[in-house]
Amino acid sequence: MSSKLKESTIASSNLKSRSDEGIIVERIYKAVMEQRLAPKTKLSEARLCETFGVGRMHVRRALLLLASQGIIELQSNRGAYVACPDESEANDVFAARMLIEPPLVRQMAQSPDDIDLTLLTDHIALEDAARKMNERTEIIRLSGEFHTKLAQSTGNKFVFRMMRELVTRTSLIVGLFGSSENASCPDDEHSNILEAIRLRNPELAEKLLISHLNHIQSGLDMTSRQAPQDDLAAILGSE
Amino acid sequence: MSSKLKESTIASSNLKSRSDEGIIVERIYKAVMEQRLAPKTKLSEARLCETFGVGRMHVRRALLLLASQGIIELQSNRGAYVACPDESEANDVFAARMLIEPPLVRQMAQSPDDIDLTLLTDHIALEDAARKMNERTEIIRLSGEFHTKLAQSTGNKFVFRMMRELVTRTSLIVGLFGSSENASCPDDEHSNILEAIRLRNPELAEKLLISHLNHIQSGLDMTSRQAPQDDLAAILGSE
DNA sequence: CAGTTCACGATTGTTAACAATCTTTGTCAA
DNA sequence: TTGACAAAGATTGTTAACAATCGTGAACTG
Repeated sequence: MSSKLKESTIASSNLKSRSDEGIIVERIYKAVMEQRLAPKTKLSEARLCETFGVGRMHVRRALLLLASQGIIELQSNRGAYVACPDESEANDVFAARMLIEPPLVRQMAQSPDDIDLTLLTDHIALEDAARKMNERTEIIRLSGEFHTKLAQSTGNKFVFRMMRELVTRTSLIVGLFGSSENASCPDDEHSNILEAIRLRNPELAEKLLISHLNHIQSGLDMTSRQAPQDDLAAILGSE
Repeated sequence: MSSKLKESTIASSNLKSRSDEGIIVERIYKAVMEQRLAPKTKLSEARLCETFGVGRMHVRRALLLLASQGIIELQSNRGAYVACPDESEANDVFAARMLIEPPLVRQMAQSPDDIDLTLLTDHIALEDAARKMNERTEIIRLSGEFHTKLAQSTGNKFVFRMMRELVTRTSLIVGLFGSSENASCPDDEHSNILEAIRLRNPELAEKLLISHLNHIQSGLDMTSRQAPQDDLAAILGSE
């Protein structure tokens, strides 16, 4: 791996803040990560235009980008809807994560000096803080972002992007099929993994991560569902 | 892993043939995979409009999609250019492939029955045929696509997309830094890997793949470069 | 002759009006 | 009441004109 990754814009991947589009993409991405935007929710162009105060062109470009990342789905002549993964897709997401993340943490634990560990320690501090304050949406988002930052800390742009896509999709899946308790990762598993990396123990790090992923997946109930919402302005509005 | 992946549209990823955009994206993607479109080549909107006989809107949407896949780069007010990876990006690409592909083939070799091996055997036949006919561009493209199909045969959409992005980028890198001999993968390494999978020999499959990737990477010369071209119509025109 | 400035042409970015499609609602008949 | 049909309204898709920006080359100045 090589150069440290720019911290700044987590959401808009490679296209930096292409001003308008970038803001819209980032906001919607964040809302999905925090499970405030439920799957199947309709994102109408007009609504987004007034919410963000931009022209229809920017909204449409943003929607195209979100669709290319699999965060929303574009239906011809029918509009854009938040993606709604089914059981088969959920299995694929976890299978893909099982393929990538174990070798990733194993490698990180083999040479933790090449890696920006402060990113991760800082992050765990944020997670703890959010847990203490009981900030639900914050906890959910940070819980997912830990895994993203795991990849980001390697400084490899491609690994980062892959993980980000998988984590985002996981967030949708947990929102759909997860019971309310396990919406976030359990308290200490993240810090245990980080500790194993810091101690240069690849086998332990890998084992902890695998059981962590299994833990998340086994907490899903593939029968339950949840309704879409439509008060976009309230959800995407401030901050 | 689970459901077999739709074979059809390799290029346009998840958005199915969104008619116009899809065709443009696919053509340019293919031209890049065959190293007919050199890095830094400018893709002007007007030129693409007349080449494909579509309106500017479709061209712009296609360019946005290609940029989101990292195949081209959009410069504000200056147009679209075929991506030009540097040495650091090249290292990242190979590092990412080293992370993903070994576990992938290892897993495939562990349970080759879950997998669509005909896709791969057919592909190797195509490669052999192209080699016998000495069709340069065809050989180059198929050489890369073998790795894409490796991922595709698992039926996992996400693994497929990740590999496709990495392979595309690899094609750009080999076009930039590779000597003309090693533009394609050596003749039999692909079929050896497939054979190891078929024989349920995970260690061998993984070892062969690792040395295959090393072989590709070590054939690069990070000093040489190559000039952009500008006869788009000729390159993207027919078929 | 070298370097700078300015104006023109070419290219990209944006907007708004128009066209096509879908959804809803209201009416009518069985 | 239920179902089918049709018209109106709302939403998305497309186009073409306009605005803004950039690159180029000619003219000018030192």
